[in-house]
Amino acid sequence: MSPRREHRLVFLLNVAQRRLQRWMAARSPHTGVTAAQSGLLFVLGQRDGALMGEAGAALDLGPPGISGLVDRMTAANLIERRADPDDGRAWRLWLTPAGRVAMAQSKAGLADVNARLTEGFTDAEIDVVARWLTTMQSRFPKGEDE
Amino acid sequence: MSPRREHRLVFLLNVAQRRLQRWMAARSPHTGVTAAQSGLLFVLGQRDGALMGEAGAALDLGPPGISGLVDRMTAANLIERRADPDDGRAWRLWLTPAGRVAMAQSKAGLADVNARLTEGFTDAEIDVVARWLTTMQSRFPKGEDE
DNA sequence: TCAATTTATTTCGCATGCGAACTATCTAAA
DNA sequence: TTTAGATAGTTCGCATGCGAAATAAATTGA
Repeated sequence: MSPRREHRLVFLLNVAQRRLQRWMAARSPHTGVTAAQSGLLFVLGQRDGALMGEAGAALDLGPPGISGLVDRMTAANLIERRADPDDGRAWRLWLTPAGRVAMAQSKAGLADVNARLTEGFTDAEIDVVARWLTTMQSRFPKGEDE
Repeated sequence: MSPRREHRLVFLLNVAQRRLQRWMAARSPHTGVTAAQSGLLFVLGQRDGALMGEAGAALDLGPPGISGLVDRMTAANLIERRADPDDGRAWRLWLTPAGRVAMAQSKAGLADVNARLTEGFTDAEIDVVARWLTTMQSRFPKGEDE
């Protein structure tokens, strides 16, 4: 009857995310590429020329989120905004040469992160974690659905 | 040889955390109490009069983090800063009457959140998740330890 | 064709929280 | 006692990302 002792899941989730983000940022001080930024680099690595909205959807970011991220990465000369030739409202995002380099570096760094994220856990356990995290996405939806 | 398909754990963790945070904030628009703020309310509910540093440690926040949170919650009349009588550098945090009310409301809301965080998962699975999240704290430490 | 609506993106104000640098106070050592 | 740390908080500039509102271009319908 007592609530499962997982009251702390909210807190644990928050802390784990912040620790990981901070750690990743601290690991590329030379490049200045953060976790969020490397996310966009990856997306463009697979889909260069994506619309901002597409990139935002891939990263689960709303319009303001992707807009700001693109601003900062454009200022850092990692990506470029180019007008879509067919739609005057839309912009497509392209990696710059420097962005390509940063993308490759981030990719390499990710191997280390992945190792730390899985070390000491079996594949089955990691599957549980991944399933839980994925489930939380639908359980705490964007809209204000009940 | 292919990397475990958990490349996405970084991303999943990020998204899950943002979704949860957004959802919690959207659920108390009347009170305006956010997830971070309810965290401090809980801490003071158990340890009213805590030092800022103690509260920060309980929430895994550094000095700037707790300082800003306290600023906003003081402005919202949820808590009070009072000088420590024994240490001129230190401040102790106290719930206001409004803070006490908000704390009780947050506590009630947490039951719902907890249900959503665990529904569909066995106790054993939730234990794995909690252990994983906890492990990530030591695996991505605050200092720049390797 | 032309108004109404939808869609893509931006802008604004905000909350969160970090790292670095600063201030003020306390403590310990010479 | 005086001074050299250590400790508690604050402040600054920044990155992240949200909700609400605005802008501008495309689409749809009468």
